[in-house]
Amino acid sequence: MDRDDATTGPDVPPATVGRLPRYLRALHGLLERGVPTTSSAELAGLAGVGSAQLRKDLSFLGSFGTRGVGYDVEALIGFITATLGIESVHRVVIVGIGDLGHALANYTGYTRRGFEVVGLFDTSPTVIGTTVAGDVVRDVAELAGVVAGESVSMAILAVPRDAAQAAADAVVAAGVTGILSFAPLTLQVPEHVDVRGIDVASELQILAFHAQARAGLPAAGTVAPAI
Amino acid sequence: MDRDDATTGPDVPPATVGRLPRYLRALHGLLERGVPTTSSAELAGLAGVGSAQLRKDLSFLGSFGTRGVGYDVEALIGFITATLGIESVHRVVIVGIGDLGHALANYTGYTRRGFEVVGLFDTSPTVIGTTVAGDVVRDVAELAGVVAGESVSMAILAVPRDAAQAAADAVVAAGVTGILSFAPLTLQVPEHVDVRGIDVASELQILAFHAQARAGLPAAGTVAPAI
DNA sequence: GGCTGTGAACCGTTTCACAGCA
DNA sequence: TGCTGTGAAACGGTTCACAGCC
Repeated sequence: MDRDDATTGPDVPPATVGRLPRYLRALHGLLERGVPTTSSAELAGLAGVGSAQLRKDLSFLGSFGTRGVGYDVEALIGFITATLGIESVHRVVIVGIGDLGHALANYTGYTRRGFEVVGLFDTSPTVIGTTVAGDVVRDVAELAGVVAGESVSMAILAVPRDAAQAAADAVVAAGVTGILSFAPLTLQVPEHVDVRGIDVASELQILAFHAQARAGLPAAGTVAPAI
Repeated sequence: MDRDDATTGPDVPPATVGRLPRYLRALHGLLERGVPTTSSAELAGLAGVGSAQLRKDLSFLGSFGTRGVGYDVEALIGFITATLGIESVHRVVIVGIGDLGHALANYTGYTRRGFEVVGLFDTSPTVIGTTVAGDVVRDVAELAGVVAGESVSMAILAVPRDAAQAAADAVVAAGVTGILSFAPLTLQVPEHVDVRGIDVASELQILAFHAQARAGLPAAGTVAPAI
């Protein structure tokens, strides 16, 4: 209610921050379809949350809709974008150019969403020097130079499990402060580094739990329960 | 405290369920290293949570360690595995065999963790019929038969954003009740279907927010936005 | 002595219900 | 009238602190 500076949200709860990207996605969808204005009910429906939750979330960023009308799509996009700190492009490196690294390097959706891949790295001599997605794969030894030279703030780790901690250590040493890891383990990093992990098998395991819960007791994996 | 049936946890809070896979990963790591017994402090450290939280989580599954000693690694693995419902293998299909689908199909960590990929599907004629990871890619039209015939309970969607809702509709119609989607949108599905979404750009945006928060105001990614 | 298991306090998040405003 | 913005209530989750047991 005081530090209402256009670039910084005063203090947004973590749970809210975690939902802002979803709101942004939904808003871009509306923008593409030429919708100029939306309501908390409509946007919440698109984002898969309750409308009260959406309004509460937006209220934390000091947002302003128009009572009786709703939210201006374009203005709200600008506002959330500013809150997330993605008005200017963030430079990202990808470490580990296997199948997954390839897929990530070829993904073109980053730019639209505030990110630019400025380096691909690997440790394998058979991969270093090859061109992937128009970019030459470099040796991890060159990380520090690129991170410093290109003001890289984040790294995506797409390396095998047993190489992940070493890769994390390397990017941290190079000066990266945000890590998105696909390796199935919990990385140990210094206090000031922020890590988020994506683990496909873990997600499937959570789905498995719910499948089992739905089924009551019987073998969840194999036989289709009739409900 | 009553339904202590080896296959079902009485009722585990969602937040706890979300952490069980991490505990399981850490335990498997200990098992590989031949560690027979662990403590809540050690395991919590490996999983990146507090020791009180770990103990509380385990208490929901009616778990039993030994006071003054700790937990038997192998027994605890068995217990969590049973709770998650992954004692028997769950069959999974992958829909969308682009770069990401390739990477997912080639990932070998599933089996160890309770899952088996039994079908790859796509809509593109140039992809259908090709062999990926030793499996022939089939037409999405054949989904229903495979899901029914192989008792498939889950689908991984690795399709482009604009094809994702149609793909979701297809797998739901085929009888799948758990979906893991990589598409950057919120899928609309019937009540009885469970969806989890993974969106790389969203994760990066959350990292961007924290980077900005850490920096106070100045240039987090690249160029300091003045405004 | 040491570590687990857990009630109780604490804290953050969600939901409700309505006041405030175009 | 209709929809936002928000206090207040309800809920769930985390942390604390210690009793219970090996």
